[in-house]
Amino acid sequence: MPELPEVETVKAGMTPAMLNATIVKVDQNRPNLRYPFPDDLVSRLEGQRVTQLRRRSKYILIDLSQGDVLLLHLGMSGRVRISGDVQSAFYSQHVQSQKHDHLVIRMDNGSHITFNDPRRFGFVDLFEQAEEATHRHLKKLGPEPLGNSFNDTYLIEALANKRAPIKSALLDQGIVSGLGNIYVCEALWRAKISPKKEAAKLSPQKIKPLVPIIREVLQEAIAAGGSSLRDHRQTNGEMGYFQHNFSVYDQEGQPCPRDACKGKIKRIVQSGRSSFYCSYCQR
DNA sequence: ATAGGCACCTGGTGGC
DNA sequence: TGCCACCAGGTGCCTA
Repeated sequence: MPELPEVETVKAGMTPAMLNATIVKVDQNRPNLRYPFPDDLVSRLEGQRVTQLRRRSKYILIDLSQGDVLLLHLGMSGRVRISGDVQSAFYSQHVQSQKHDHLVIRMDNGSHITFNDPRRFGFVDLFEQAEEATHRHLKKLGPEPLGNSFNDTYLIEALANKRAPIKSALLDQGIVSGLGNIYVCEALWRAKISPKKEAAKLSPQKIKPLVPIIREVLQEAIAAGGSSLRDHRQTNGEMGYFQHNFSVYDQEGQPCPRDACKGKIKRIVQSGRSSFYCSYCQR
C-alpha cells in the first residue's frame, strides 16, 4: 500500500477533479471498511464544495465549504479512480463500477471519484476542522519527513532512547510519519545502515545523513508517481514507476547495486515485515 | 513505557 | 487444473 509518495500521487490526481467543485451525489456501498463509515457521511457530504486537498502522512484530507474535513486512508490496497467528464481526453470516458468500489463521490463538474479497496484496511472519516488537532489518528503522528521540523537534531533526539531496531523506529509513525516498508528499506540502504541496528546505538554522525536521504528517496518516488507493485495506481489508472529504481526492496538474491560492493541482497523478517538489505555495506 | 505478535481482509503467485 | 501455503506500500490492540 501506499506510503507517502503514493498518497501524494493520489492526492495530486484528485485535485483537478475535486478542487472548487461541489459534491452532488455520494454512493456508499457498504457500512464499513476497517471502521464503520460515519453515520451521516452521505448526507453531510452532499452539497459541500471542496476548498482544499491536503496530505498529512499517509492520510488525504479534503477541506469542505461548511467546515468539515473528509479524511481518507488507503490502507494496504486502497485505490482512487477518477472518471467522468473533466479533462475527458485524459480521464476514462465511462464510469464503470468494479468489484470493491466502496465509495463513489460525484462532483458537479462531472467527475467521479471512486475509492476501491479489496482488503478494506483503509478507512474514511468526516469531522469538523476544529477537531483535526485532536483526531484519534492524526494526533499521534510525528513530523512530516519533508517538513522543516524533521531535521537531524530532532531525529537524533527521537532515536536516543529507542531500543528497537532502526527499521522499526523509522516505521513508527510517531517518530516520523509517512514512511512505510519500501522507503525505510531504501533509505537504510542509501545510508549504509543495517535494519537490525538498535536505534539508540547509532552515532549522531550516522543518523545525520538519514534526514537528507529520506527526503531524497521520497522526492524521487513522488516524481516517479510512486511505486506500483500490486495495487497502487495513479488516479488515471497509470502505474507509478519508482519500483524500477528499487535498490533493495523486493530484490532478494540480486547483487547489491552499490559500486564495488560484493554483497547480495538478503530478506529477513523483522516484526512480521520483510526487510531487504545488504549485510556487506549496511552496518 | 515499550517491543513484539497478531488480527483485520482479499487476491496473486508459485509449488506440488 | 486444483489446492494450499505464503506473501503483500498499514495500523492498532493486546500481552509480556
